[in-house]
Amino acid sequence: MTKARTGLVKTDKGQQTRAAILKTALEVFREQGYEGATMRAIAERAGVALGNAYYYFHSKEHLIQAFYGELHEEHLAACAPLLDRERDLKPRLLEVMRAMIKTLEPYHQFAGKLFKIAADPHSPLNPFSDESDPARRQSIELFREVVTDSSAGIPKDLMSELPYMLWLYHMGIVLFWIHDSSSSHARTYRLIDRSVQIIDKLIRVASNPLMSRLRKSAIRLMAEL
Amino acid sequence: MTKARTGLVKTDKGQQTRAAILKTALEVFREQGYEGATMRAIAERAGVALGNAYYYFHSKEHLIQAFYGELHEEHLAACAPLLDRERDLKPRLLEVMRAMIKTLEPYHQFAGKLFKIAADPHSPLNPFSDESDPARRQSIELFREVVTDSSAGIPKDLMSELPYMLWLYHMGIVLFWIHDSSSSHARTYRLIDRSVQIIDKLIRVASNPLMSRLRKSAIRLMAEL
DNA sequence: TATGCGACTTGAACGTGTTCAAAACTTTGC
DNA sequence: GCAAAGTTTTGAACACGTTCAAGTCGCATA
Repeated sequence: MTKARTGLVKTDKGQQTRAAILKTALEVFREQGYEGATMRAIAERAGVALGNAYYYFHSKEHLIQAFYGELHEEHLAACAPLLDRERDLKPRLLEVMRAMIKTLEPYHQFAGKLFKIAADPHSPLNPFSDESDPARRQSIELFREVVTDSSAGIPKDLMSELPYMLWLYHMGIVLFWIHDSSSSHARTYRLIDRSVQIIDKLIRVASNPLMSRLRKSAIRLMAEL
Repeated sequence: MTKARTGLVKTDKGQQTRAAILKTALEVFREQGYEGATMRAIAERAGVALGNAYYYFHSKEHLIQAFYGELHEEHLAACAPLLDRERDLKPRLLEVMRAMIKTLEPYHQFAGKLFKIAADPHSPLNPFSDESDPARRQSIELFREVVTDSSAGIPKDLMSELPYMLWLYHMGIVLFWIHDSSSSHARTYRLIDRSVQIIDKLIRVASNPLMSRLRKSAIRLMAEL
């Protein structure tokens, strides 16, 4: 995960510098928000020159992409215990979604800026872009794990598209959360509870052999998008 | 619509200057894209000092908000003829959606940037923000016109929420269009054709008295979001 | 006509993200 | 051990969005 997306880390020392900059950046982001965290501030606090930060991260946005990676790791770690233990689909999905929001929590105030950047179709941070393909794959992979390792009997055709659908769903939840100003994001958690319930039911219904035709047409529509 | 959102136009001369800056900005935006169109370039081409542009538009983003206004006017003008003539809901909605994409067409290359800015929950351009409330209202108003002046017999409770739902739907289409790189945005037009068809059917079904309970619960869910 | 006031206009200055040529350091080949 | 090649680090410089103190203009009132 800590791979050199910038492709410019050949030395052990370089690796360390890169890590130091990233670590400092996360701190400053958390403390000052997105605009408050100037590249100069980050570089200074990390004890390197301004230009050096740009040697390891092409832009401020790329710094954020690395930040995403860290978040994903954290999210994985938070989910892992339950995913190892629980086999029922609904609680698995519920846990993944809740853990995600909890992981994101400290960054809510500037998650909006993140989203803003990610929303730009030309930005490397756009979740649909080629450049963030690895991050997206990893994320989808998590949802694949959620469904494949569950005890639910899900038909093959659905199984192949379901992780992507759930990934889209989780993007929607994040979008909601970003705009959710209720205390402790109670509304987001409520939305998660309800929507997971609905999704669980939908999957059961769609898995019914009688539903194969409807399921197929829905999957075809999905595939086109 | 050409109201002074910045609140600083009291003279006829001021009005003219403001209009000149806006007009020039649109040109430069179309020619150079969002980042290419620097405030300096706009000001220079408009024959005013840099600071003067900021006298009339608090920021580059506010300039874009005014730009939205212009687009909306254009869109309205494009729809009007058919809306005056046609009373059937499906072609009305279809025309509104197609005309929107056609109006947006010249700006596709930098519509992404627009969207990026608009996506920031803290930006005044965010379609959900207070500041863009008037623009949003106007837009929703258009959809209200689409349904109220149609010949479809739509129940009251649905009628009150439907314009907002359609507005959300149209936001989704725009989002798709921004990412649509197919030639002439054929995929977007196809999506519009299909989704309008589905929506039309859904409205018919939901308007059936037998469906009032399901309809009510769906409307309640909408209202909560 | 002179004077004052408010609307408009100016451009220098600030802080930002980003670039880049050059310096400093490290490794490699001999 | 030393030069060359590669890697990392530096900080000055650039263009941009934005701010602001100071200036100009038009016009109503004395």
